Amino acid sequence: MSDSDFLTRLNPEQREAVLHEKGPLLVLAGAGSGKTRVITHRLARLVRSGADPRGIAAVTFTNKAAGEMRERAQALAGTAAPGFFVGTFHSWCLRFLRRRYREANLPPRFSIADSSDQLGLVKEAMEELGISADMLPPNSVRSRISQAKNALVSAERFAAQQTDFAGERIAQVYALYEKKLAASGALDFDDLIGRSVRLLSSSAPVAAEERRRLRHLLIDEYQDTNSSQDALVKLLGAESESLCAVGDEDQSIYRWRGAEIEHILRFEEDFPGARVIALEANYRSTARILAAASGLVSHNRRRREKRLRADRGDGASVRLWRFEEDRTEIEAVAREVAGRPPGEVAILYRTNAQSRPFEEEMVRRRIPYVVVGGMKFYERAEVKDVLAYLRLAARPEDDLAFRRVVNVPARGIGAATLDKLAAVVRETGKSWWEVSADPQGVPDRARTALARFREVIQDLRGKADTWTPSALLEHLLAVTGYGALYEGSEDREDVARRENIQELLSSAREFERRNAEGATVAEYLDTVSLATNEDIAESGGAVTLSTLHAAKGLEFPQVFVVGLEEGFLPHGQSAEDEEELEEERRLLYVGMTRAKDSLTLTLADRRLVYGRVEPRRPSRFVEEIPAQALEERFFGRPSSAAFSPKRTFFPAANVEDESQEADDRPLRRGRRVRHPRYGFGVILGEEGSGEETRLTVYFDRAGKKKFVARYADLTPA
DNA sequence: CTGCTTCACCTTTTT
DNA sequence: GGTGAAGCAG
Repeated sequence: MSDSDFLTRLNPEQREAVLHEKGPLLVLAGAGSGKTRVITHRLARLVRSGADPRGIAAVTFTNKAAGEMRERAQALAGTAAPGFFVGTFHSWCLRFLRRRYREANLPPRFSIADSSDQLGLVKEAMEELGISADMLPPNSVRSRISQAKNALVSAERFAAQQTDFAGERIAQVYALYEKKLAASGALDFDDLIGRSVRLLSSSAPVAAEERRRLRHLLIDEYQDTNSSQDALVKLLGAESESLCAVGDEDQSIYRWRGAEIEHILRFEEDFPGARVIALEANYRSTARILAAASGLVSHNRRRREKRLRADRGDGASVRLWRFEEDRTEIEAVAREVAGRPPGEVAILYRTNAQSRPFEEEMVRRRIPYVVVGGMKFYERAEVKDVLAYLRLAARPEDDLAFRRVVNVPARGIGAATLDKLAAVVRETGKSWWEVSADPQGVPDRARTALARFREVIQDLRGKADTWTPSALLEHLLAVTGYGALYEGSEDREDVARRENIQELLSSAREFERRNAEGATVAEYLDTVSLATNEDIAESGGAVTLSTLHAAKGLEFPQVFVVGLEEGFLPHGQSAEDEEELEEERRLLYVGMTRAKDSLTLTLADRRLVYGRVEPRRPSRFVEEIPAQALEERFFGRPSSAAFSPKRTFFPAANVEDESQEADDRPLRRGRRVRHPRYGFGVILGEEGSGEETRLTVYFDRAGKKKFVARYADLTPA
């Protein structure tokens, strides 16, 4: 592709952003405005115009986004091995800290603690401090610690800031947590950024050298940067030849993780003389979809005023479907989906738990689907266990890994033994590995078991630097006995575990194929430590089920946003605080703007929540969507006072079963009935026939009940 | 020490 | 409804 071809595929604003030469640049990229196109073209253009690729870094938030960006930029740059960095904040920092572990005062092969490791350490620390989990939920302590780290607040400073009892206790946990993490030679996710910032700001020579290396910096999703990431960008980008930040505050959805919308709103103050380019042409959605989404998000106060232009036709109205109960919602959505190419459809929801009924319905109808995010491969116990062995192979002093698998599979090293070791570890400050070499006061049986375990690990250690990851994995499955743990079992869970272990093996082989040179065990461990869900699931020919968060950056011809009710959207935890409410609104905005041709919003008046039927109210956001862009339908019989008479009325029977023939029995599906005790209700389903017939009835007040028709005192209403 | 059962708990979003 | 901790029998 020639340079002129390359640029003609861009609109004037995009072109300007791609060609911008020196100094800070902020690209305000509205939804669907070709953001990725700008970043990839900019990368390619830098390479084509002769910049040293090793001095270019593009930073994104997810591995998936990074992979996509790398591929597209490579193709555009026309080089097989481009040499520039494309990756997440965390992966950039990990490389940096590996390179600089001495200056950063870190152990040479430090490992990475994920959030469940974090939680484990928090629980342990709380127990040692005698803080009960009833008083302070460990998970909220973990998140407080994480927040502090994201804001670059150390344990000491955090302690100094606390005024109340709970705060002081959290500060104690924070301090002990840090101690334990350090003892285990591990960094948590937040540390990867925090320690990088600390090193860059405390060591002038290191900072100078890094700045000399990094000439061009691109940051994607700038609206989602937290304080430590923002600090990192400032440290690295302040003097670089070009610093290009791309983002859209309307799509900021990670406040709970420390993201601050201020960073993008304040960019021009932080980087004086910054050029600002707004991309306002939306190439993705039809005009009505865009109008609905824009109208909604305009209710937010903390944002720049902007006007997105639809580049496509008007399209169909946004459909708002309201149902009497969740069952009908799920069936109606599934039926609509059944008529489409599955790969073109996405069903989006607020919380992971909402996916299940849709999954079941997809299975029932044999519609292929993928769940994005859902259960995370690398967080499954068996995967973590196997990787813990691999970590021990790389560094036996890895306390977290040691404790995870020292007795998995069971080898007779029980709680009593581990308590004794733990005490010695605490007193001496040595690692578990060291302490286990000469365990004091431990019965002979456990002693021999420990010795045997150590032999196994030592064997692995001897191979870790020379063997390939997959070979070592296979070997360790054999010698640790872990491979045999789930062998020969027909149990569904065990079969799944075996498959996951196989999957891990093939992912290791895949890693080796992709990195012919650097496919060491250590490199592999780094990669999997930062890998999360997405890298596994590939859609294509399947309906996508996803949380609103995980859908960011994706697009689909047809989108359903389901469960648009108070409690879900805004989420119950986020309905109070004004800022959180704005974030919930943005979340819906992000979901709506994923749709290209068709967007359907659904809600139900009654829903099964935690196993109980609960009355639901429509989300307040529904009212904020401009009515002209909406086409409302009500499926079923109105049950609440909130029912608006204007709305189109569709009897429930319509959604229940499309293929039912004319049928005038008084007690059939969809009919209103009356029960002396439960009052009025509607028949949801029939099972069996004749005298055996059983009816499921949903009562307005009493919820779902089942009856044998012959005995139940049901009368048509 | 192990493996099973039961019970109480909590339920937002993720690198 | 699912998970993790606690309790109990072998």
